[in-house]
Amino acid sequence: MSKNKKVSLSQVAQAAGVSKMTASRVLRDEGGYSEDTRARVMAQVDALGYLPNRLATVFAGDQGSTFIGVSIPDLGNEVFAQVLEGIDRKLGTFGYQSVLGLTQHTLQEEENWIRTVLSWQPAGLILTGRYHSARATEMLRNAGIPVVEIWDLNSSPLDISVGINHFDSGFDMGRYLASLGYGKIGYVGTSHDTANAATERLNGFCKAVEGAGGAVVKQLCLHDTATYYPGFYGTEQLLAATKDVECIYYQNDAMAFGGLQYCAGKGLNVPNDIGIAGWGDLPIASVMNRRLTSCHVSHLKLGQRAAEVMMARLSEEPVTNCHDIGFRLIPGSTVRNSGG
Amino acid sequence: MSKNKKVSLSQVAQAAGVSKMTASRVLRDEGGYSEDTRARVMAQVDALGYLPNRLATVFAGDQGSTFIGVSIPDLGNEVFAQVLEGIDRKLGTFGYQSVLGLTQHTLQEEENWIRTVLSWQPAGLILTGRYHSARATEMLRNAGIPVVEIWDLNSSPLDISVGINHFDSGFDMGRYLASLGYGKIGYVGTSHDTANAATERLNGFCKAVEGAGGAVVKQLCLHDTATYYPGFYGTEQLLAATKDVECIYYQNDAMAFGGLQYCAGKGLNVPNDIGIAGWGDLPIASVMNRRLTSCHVSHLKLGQRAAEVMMARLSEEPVTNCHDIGFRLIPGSTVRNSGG
DNA sequence: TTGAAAGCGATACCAA
DNA sequence: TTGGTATCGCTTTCAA
Repeated sequence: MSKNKKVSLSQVAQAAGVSKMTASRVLRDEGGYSEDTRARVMAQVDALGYLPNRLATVFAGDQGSTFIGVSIPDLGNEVFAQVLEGIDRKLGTFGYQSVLGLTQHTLQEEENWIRTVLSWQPAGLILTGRYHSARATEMLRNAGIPVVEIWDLNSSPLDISVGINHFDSGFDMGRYLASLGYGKIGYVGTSHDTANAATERLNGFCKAVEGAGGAVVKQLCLHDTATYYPGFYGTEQLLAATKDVECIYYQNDAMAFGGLQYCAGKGLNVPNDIGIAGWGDLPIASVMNRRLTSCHVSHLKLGQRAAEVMMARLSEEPVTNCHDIGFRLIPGSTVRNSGG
Repeated sequence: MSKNKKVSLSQVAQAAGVSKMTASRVLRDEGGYSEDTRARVMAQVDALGYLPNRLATVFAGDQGSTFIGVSIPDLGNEVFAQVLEGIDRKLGTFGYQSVLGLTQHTLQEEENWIRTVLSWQPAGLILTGRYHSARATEMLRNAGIPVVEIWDLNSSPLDISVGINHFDSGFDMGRYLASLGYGKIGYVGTSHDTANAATERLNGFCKAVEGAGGAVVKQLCLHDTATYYPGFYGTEQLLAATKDVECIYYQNDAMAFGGLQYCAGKGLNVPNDIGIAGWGDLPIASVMNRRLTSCHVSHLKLGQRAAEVMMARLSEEPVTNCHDIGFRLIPGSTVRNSGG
């Protein structure tokens, strides 16, 4: 037993003294064979350490693979790590596997990855973001498999969309901050080569602020990942460039926390000297000494929902094509609490 | 063009007026065909939107797949998200893809995942941890593919090991804290159903502390993920149960940060009233107002190295079987700075 | 420079 | 309750 060479179904069948069709039936629990036959086959499966070759199964015919291609921009941003965790755990409960692609926020990387992953005949694809290159879009259309676009809610998705309306979530925060009397507001985030959800939030935010007569006086988009330290030095840069900012909106809570730490180090009182608002309600918020003004989104749930919708689609259940996960503004106490 | 049905190589060949062998040669850049032929084939590839079926390629013959199975305990722990990022990015540069498995720290989950992923004929496997079920170990041995065990350095790995010596890293911290005069020390971490790296660190830590005449008076292992909030409430529990702890060692920096926040909320001065030490030198440490006593490990590099070693092994370059990534104690300022 | 045939491991279909 | 045969898409091998 346990040879170095791979054991095939024919070998099991031969050892058990049956045809490979019979062995195949036993392994698939198809029924239509004697108990004695079943026992003989299974005994050889154990003895030889047989592992099926699913490549051959998928290749042979009707059954699809259990691969789901999952593209994620990067894992340094905790938000996406949570989304991926939600996706993979849920897929796992259905016996499916994620084939990962870290696209680094670029459409070209995504396109390359899509081309490769499609060649593995995945059962479906889950893609972060609604923007894809023209070639990618064409490949996706031709692939004939379910595609779930997550993160940005897309009212006319390629196939199915699961996410939230980032524009609205930014708008709500802008309106809230304006309602507190903030007039000159700054933004600190990161930039990428393509339109993305953070940009949508910023757009919504600006619209609300400007609609209320305020102004987003400075927008800082760093070439970095959206985490603690860029929030810290971004705040430094922003305050150096613009003296009279009353409040700063950050791309996410990690960056906002970096900003809070910068302010604390400089003796700036939050919220008296400056207001701080983040996004995402990340785990770190749970241990801060005061509630961070933010926007709650259940990233794990978003991932799970995406996986569930994919599974429903694959089992040909009817599935609506737009799934709004929702968000909730968290007033918090890192901004002042009434118009001033 | 762009039918719903998949386009095969034969169809491309037929459309181009050549045999499928010729088309195959063109697509693989094998040479041995006229420029005219090449042009005709490529024109049809474009026109029909042909995408190769890599399943068939792998299935057909000698070439292995470009899948690498990657098992990771969970992504809620930032440490593992970084490791995965390092692995997947590096694999990507070689044209390989990660097939993810989140094993939730259980050997049974890992075994199930290994069985499934092996049926997809991966080129190799990267597994977190050195402990596997007996069946898993047998399958791994029989698979005849490279297996890289990461995280714990394993002096007698199944195949190749990339990681650090967690026992030593805990030992160093224990010795350091003892050298500062700490005698009664607590520990806050999480527990799982199997021996793991955090346990190794704790073992090394205890040995050093006890060897120096001190004592780890309380070890708290929570059933939770190793992140901020468990660090916070774990600290509360630990201090409630044990009055005279002088210093607390945490499973990682995220938990340590939760502990710091708890202390701050209770008016406990760090390090005067209590010392705090973490592990991992996570990104959050970069924006804290003082240096967290910790242990630096380059998680991203660990992942990258694992992927590099895998690639080297697959290209049959000689590869040593033990790769120590190393660690570095960070004295920090969340413990007192001299014997007392 | 090109093509025809065999075969990879499994399943579907039909026959016994 | 069983087994033979064709087949999936591609590459290898050998022949032209």
